[in-house]
Amino acid sequence: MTDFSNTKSIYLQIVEIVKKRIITDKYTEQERIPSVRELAVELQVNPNTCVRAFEVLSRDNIIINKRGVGYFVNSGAKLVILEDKRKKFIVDELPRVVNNMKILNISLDDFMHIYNDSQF
Amino acid sequence: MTDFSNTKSIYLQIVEIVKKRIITDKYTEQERIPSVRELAVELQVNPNTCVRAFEVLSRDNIIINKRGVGYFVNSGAKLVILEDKRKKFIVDELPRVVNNMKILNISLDDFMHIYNDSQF
Amino acid sequence: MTDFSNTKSIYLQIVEIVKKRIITDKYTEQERIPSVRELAVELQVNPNTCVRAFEVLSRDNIIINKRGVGYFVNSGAKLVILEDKRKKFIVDELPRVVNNMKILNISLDDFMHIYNDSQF
Amino acid sequence: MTDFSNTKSIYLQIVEIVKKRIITDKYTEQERIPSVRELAVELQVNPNTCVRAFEVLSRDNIIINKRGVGYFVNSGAKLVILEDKRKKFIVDELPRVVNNMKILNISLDDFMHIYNDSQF
DNA sequence: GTGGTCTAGACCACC
DNA sequence: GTGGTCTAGACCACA
Repeated sequence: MTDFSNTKSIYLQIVEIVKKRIITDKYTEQERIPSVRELAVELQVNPNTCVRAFEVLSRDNIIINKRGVGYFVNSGAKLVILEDKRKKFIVDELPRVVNNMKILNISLDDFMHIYNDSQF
Repeated sequence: MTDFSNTKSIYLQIVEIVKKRIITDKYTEQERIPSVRELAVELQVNPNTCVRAFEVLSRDNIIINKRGVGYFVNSGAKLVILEDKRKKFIVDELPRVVNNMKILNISLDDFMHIYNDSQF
Repeated sequence: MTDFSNTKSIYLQIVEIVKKRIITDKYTEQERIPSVRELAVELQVNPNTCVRAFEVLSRDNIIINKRGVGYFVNSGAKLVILEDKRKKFIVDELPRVVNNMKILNISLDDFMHIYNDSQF
Repeated sequence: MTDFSNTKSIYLQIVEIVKKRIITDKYTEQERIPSVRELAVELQVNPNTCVRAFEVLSRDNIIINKRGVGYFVNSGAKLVILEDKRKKFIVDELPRVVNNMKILNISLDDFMHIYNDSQF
C-alpha cells in the first residue's frame, strides 16, 4: 500500500489512503477510524508518520478528534473530499493534460480510445 | 526561469529547461550547448548544479560530452525526448486522468469544453 | 580502503567497496547499510561523496532507499553484482586478453604457468 | 578512431594509435610520420593534443624529432613497443585476469572456448 | 536520526 | 577555456 521508494512522502500517501477509504465507504461517516497505532501496524510505518497524516486530515476537517476516544470521520467528509478532488482536477490537472495532448500531438481519437478502453 | 520556491529540485528543473530548448530548436542537434559555467550564470545557480543536470542528460543520451570542449546535443535527441514524453503521457498519465474523470463524474462534454478553450 | 592517489574517483571506489561488502556478505540482503554519515566517517571522506556513491548504487538497483530510515541492500543484489561482473568480464575483457596473447606471442603454456601460480 | 566520449584521454588514445601503426608497419622505422597538423586533421582533434601525444612517444624513445623536419620512427621502436606491451601484459594484466576467473567461477574450459573461437 | 539539495570554493586533467 | 571531483558547511523535508 505504502511505497517507501516513492518520491511522494509517506505521510501524504497515508492521507490519500484514508481519503480513499472514506470515499469507498470503508470508513463511514461518524464512525471511528483505526487509531494511530493500529494504522501504523497495518501500514508498517512509524506511528509518528500516521500522526502527521491525521494532523493534515484533521486540519482539512476530514476527520475530527474526540479526546481520549479516537478519530472519527466528519459528517460530510465524503462529499468534501470528492468536491475538492473534482475542483483540483478541473482547475489544475485537466488544462495541463489538454495542453500536453496538443504539444505531444495526441488526438481526440487517441483519447477516446483510452477513455472507452478504461474499465471503471 | 528556474523557480527556487518550487518543490522540484533545481537541477531537475534545469534538465527540463535544456530538454525544452532542444525541442524548440534553441539548441539544435550536433551543436554545442553552453558550458556549465555559462548556463550557471544565465540561470543564476551554482555551476555544480548545472553539472548535476548535465549528468542526468548525459546518462539519458540527450547530450554527449566532448572532452575538454563541452557538451553537444546528441543526434536524435529531439525525437527521443518527444517520444519519451509521449509514451509517459499515454501510459502513465492518460489512464489515470480518464479514471479520475469517471470517479469524479466529469463528463466528456466537460472535457471538450476545456479542450476547446485551451489555446495552444 | 579508499585510495586518494588512485586515478579512479573516490565515489566510484566507494561503489566498489559497497559491492564487495555485499558479495562477501558483510552487508546482507534486505538489511540496512550504514548511513552516509557513518560510512563517511569510516572511509574518511566527505558525506557528500558517499551520497554520490549511493546514488549510483541506487540507480543500479543494488540498494534501495527507505525514506527517512536509510538504505537497504536490495534482494537479489548479490547475484546481480556477480552476474554483471561475470558478463562484463567474459564479453569485454577475455576477448581482449586472448587477442593480446596472440598478438604478443604469449603461449597457452605461459598462461597456464600464471594460472597455476596464482593463489586464490 | 578517436573516441571523444571515452574515459581515456584523447592524447593517450593517439599514443596508442601511433604505436599500433608502428607495429602494423603503417609507419616504418626510420621513416617520417605525419606532422602534428596532418595527424590533427586526420583524427579531427586539436593540434595541441597531438603535440602532447608526440611528447609522450618522444619521451619513450618511440619517435625522435629532427628539428625543422619532423618526427621519425626510432630504429628498434617496433620491438620496444612489443616487448613493453608483452611485459606489462604478463606482469600487470594476466595475474588480474586469472584472479578474476577464479573469483567469478570461470573455468579453463570457458577460457579455451573463447581462445579457440577468437580469430587472430 | 535519515537522505536530498545547494552553495562556495578549490584543485585537477584535459583540449 | 572545458568538465570532473571533492570538501565544508548549510538548510530542508521527512520518519
